[in-house]
Amino acid sequence: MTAPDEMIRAELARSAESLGAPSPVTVLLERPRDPAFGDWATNLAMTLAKTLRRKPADIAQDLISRMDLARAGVREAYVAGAGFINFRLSDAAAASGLPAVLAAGASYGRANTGRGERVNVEFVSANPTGPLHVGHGRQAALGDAIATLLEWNGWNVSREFYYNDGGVQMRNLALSVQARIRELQNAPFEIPEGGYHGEYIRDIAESYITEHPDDAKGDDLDAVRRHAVVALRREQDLDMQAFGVKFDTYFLESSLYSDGHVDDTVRLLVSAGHTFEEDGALWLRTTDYGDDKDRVMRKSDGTFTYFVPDVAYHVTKWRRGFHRAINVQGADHHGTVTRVRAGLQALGMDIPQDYPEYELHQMVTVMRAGEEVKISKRAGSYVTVRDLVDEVGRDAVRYFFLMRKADSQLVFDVDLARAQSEENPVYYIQMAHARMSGIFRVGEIDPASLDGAKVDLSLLREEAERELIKALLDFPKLVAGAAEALEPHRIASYLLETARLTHLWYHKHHVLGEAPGLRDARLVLAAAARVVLQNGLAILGINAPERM
RNA sequence: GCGCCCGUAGCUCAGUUGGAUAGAGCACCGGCCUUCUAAGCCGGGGGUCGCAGGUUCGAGUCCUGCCGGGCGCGCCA
Repeated sequence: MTAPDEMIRAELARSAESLGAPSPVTVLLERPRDPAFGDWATNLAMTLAKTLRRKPADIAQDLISRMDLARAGVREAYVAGAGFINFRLSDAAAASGLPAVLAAGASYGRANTGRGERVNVEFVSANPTGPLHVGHGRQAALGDAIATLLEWNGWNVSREFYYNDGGVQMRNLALSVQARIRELQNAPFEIPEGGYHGEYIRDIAESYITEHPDDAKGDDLDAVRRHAVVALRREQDLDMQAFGVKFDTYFLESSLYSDGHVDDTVRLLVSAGHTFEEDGALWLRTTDYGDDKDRVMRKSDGTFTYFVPDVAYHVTKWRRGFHRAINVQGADHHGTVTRVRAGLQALGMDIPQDYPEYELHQMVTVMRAGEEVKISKRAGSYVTVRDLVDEVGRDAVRYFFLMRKADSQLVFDVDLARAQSEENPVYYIQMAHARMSGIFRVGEIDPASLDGAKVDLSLLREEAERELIKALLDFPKLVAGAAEALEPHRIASYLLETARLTHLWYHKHHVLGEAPGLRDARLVLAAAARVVLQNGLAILGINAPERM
């Protein structure tokens, strides 16, 4: 059965063409902000006013009179405001989409716009130099939700974690651990300039001594480095595990050197003719591709700047078959966007100009006891992802990070998050789901046994029911829009609103104990609400408990 | 100085890609538990959408210029 909005759209287009509007007519149909304005509204008459050279209100009236309203399930249509047409659906038409919600169940809201094409979503990508902090938490929640959103739209998603384990910071890490080893052995020690002071460095030093009795002073700096990286990667894995995030691929920057990809990339850039030598260094003419200044690739001391492996890395993404790649990063990485893209363009490999896509999120500031906690790995003062999960719970932390758009800065007040855990919005949403589940538990009814097509849904005519139905039926469009814009926060806002409508309906109207016809219709609505809340929470990586 | 992001209720933030009288949560005030979970519901106060222009039937949303905040601008990563 065709959905009412599609029918209205078709009728409007037909009507507009009969009035002399040039074909094809594109009809924008939207939900009015105020439910008093009906179920659907269109501004078509206003957009046609210019070409038809008539007043919007007159066009609107003619559009209505030439429509087959009954065919579209419309009970009432009228002109309002500056020329809007408002449509109110019949009770039967308004609820006609519900059986499909039940039929689709856990896959309601899925679409196939990605047609199974592969997309690489890279996020977190921390240096293995310390535990993951709140900023990484935001990125993990964001990246994972974006990945899931794309999956829901038919993309074949690969979640990737890139370890920057190649630069001088690895040497600083090794030297820092070495210093602590010597401290533990009561030998003279010194934390190097730019070294790491966190408590975890001492833990790593201790485990090194235990596991390397033959090198108790940590003289083998390379062994110390390997040991530290392994330990920190394990810690970071545990952080992500606590957060419920799983990666398909862990890509090591160091492998780009050992596999020769860095050298290959440099060679390709040189032969493509976009490089030059100056002051003993090798430069890439990134200004040819929109950068504000040219960039050094190989320093005069022979080592590479970080941006060369970055380009080499993205070449591997492209070559691994990801013709779409999304990088979720902090806004402080903004400067690299132009450079990486410029590098890829300079290679002349027919990689699109906007490859890879970037989803940059603003910084997270952490407040504790009314004061900002300066995040500094070197000083060792920061809040880790695991601290947060332990204190506030995984679901609440995820929701907290996802409820606002990536573009806005985020103040994470640790005390508030903990104090609010009883009144956190996520519990409100989960509670709505638990209540819907409770109806079936108490009534001893299996929601899967419901066949919406066999129930008279036109009995759902209360205002609270009609509002809830509208929200539930909008879900697929919302998921599609959120995926296209890479904005999971839309799901978060939507869930809060839909939970509100669910609570409101639940409070006002009963299900069990009503006459069989009405009861069955309301059971269908309750089951549909349950499905939508469950699916929305699943996209955000949040549990939907049956009872609380 | 240049580039990117942000500026909406006391606080934290939404605002469906330009629509109608700008919303939610928290906080504050007042009501509601014999009925499927009160982690809930109902009611109330609270706004120069940073400022000034522009685009048009119509601007919180688009353009320009200011003001304020964040981030970046290295032969650091």
